Amino acid sequence: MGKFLTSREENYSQWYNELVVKADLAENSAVRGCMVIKPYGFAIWEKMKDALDQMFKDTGHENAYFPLFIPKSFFSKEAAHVEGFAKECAVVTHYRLRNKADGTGIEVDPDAKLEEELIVRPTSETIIWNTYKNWIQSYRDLPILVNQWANVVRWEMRTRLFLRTAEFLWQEGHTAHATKQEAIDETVQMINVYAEFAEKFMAMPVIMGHKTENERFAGALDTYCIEALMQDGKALQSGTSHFLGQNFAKAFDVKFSNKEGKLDYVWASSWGVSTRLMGALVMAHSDDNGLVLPPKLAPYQVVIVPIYKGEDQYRTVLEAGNKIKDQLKEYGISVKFDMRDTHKPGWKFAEYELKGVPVRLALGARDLENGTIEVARRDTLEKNTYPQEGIAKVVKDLLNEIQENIYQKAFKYRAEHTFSADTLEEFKDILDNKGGFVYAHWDGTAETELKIKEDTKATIRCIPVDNKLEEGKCIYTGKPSAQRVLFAKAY
RNA sequence: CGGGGUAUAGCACAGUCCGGUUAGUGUACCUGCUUUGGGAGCAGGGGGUCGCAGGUUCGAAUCCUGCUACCCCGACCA
Repeated sequence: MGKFLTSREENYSQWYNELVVKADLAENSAVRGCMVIKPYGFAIWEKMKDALDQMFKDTGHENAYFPLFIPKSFFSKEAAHVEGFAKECAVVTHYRLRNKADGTGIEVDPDAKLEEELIVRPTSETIIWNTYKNWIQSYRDLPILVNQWANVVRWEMRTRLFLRTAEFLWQEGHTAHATKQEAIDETVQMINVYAEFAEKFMAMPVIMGHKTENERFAGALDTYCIEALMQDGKALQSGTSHFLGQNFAKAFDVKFSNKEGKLDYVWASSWGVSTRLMGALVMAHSDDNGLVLPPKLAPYQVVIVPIYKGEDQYRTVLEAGNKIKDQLKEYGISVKFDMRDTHKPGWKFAEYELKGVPVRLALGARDLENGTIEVARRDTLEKNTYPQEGIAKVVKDLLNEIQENIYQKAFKYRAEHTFSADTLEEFKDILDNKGGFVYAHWDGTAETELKIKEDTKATIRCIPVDNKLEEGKCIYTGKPSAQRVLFAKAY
């Protein structure tokens, strides 16, 4: 086992790249930096999307859709925003092609130049706030609680499947409020939704906190994030929620009459998670045999592999397998019964391990004789034989146990890779030799943060929301500090 | 954008230095038989503008020139 995949120890990065491709999640496309998400990978994304969408709706949000293209001029209206995104924008300049005069192909028709270039959205604040201007006149029009599922484009220099691609899928919530406090509450509520999703569905523990000024979203007054620790000791930012203050309302002149009849600018939040969560999911739990999926997000939770010799056995195993499949379905378990005779059982075992199916049932002549079935769990690779009678209940309980177990495993890993450092030497030693999260004192200046990054490649992932105050000295400058912040090398 | 590298079958690669039969190996694919409780075995078979364009030569995957694409390191990366 494992010989089909580079091991994590051998080369973590290569392990990840191979796993994503071999487990049929995604592959590189003919377009630089853009991936094809394959059916199996997309099925996982759909599960994530469905769960998140329900959580958004449960917190009062509605879905809508805004254009892919944004007029260039919109971007310049919010100074920090344009500064943050300008270097990675794809731009549409023409609207027509024509045949080349020499007949060797087609070319952009120079006569079809757009009056104003269009930016392929890297995020939609500008087009949405330009729209909200028309939607909002009175406090009675507020709040607006809108989410959109969309694709965005950021022209990244170096890309990796799911973790950083030039085009990616995400959701972006954009809300408008009458008061500052309401917008802040919304921002906090949504980062909590993300944290709950990460922990309950992805089985991935996260640390919630504020970004420092350096790492903040371009145009935000405060950015909340959730940070997860991957198995190579690097942090992955998995979701962000921004309190935008009145910045975009001012940039797009979105005012409303409050109850006192006075005009005021609208308060805003925006929040998003992307297909990067797929990368997080892969790296959080998987092992050298392949993916390990949490039952709540697995495209199918159970696979039944038949084992048979000859036509007679084929028929009896098929019949028995279908009965078990039906039992499982009654318990709300998603099942795939793989009756293909084009692959052997051993091949299928390896295949479904690679694809991370949480539970595998093997059913053969031996089992039919004894009224039993073999149950293998992906997370621990343990195999046990149970009576067919009542198997659905056993599997249901096992799925819950697996969901819990992989969370605990990830939690334990994080606990074992979270450290405190009091000096720069100690700090570097941890990063170089152990990896993981490091809590350390910092003097609170952007300058020091940048110097630490230059020196150690570690960045401040966040200032945790539940942080205890503690007197100390900055590990870099020795200046006084009131609390430790969370450092790590990051993706 | 700087430094380095690569381009040969679906995929992974050898062959290139030192030009010379019909461009090869693994894997995948197709057919047949035997197999089926952890990625089966044997036999047979199909698949190539050797990245593109030009040049040198009796002869180019191989040498020369130009171009293009991709990869790695750095820079960049809410």
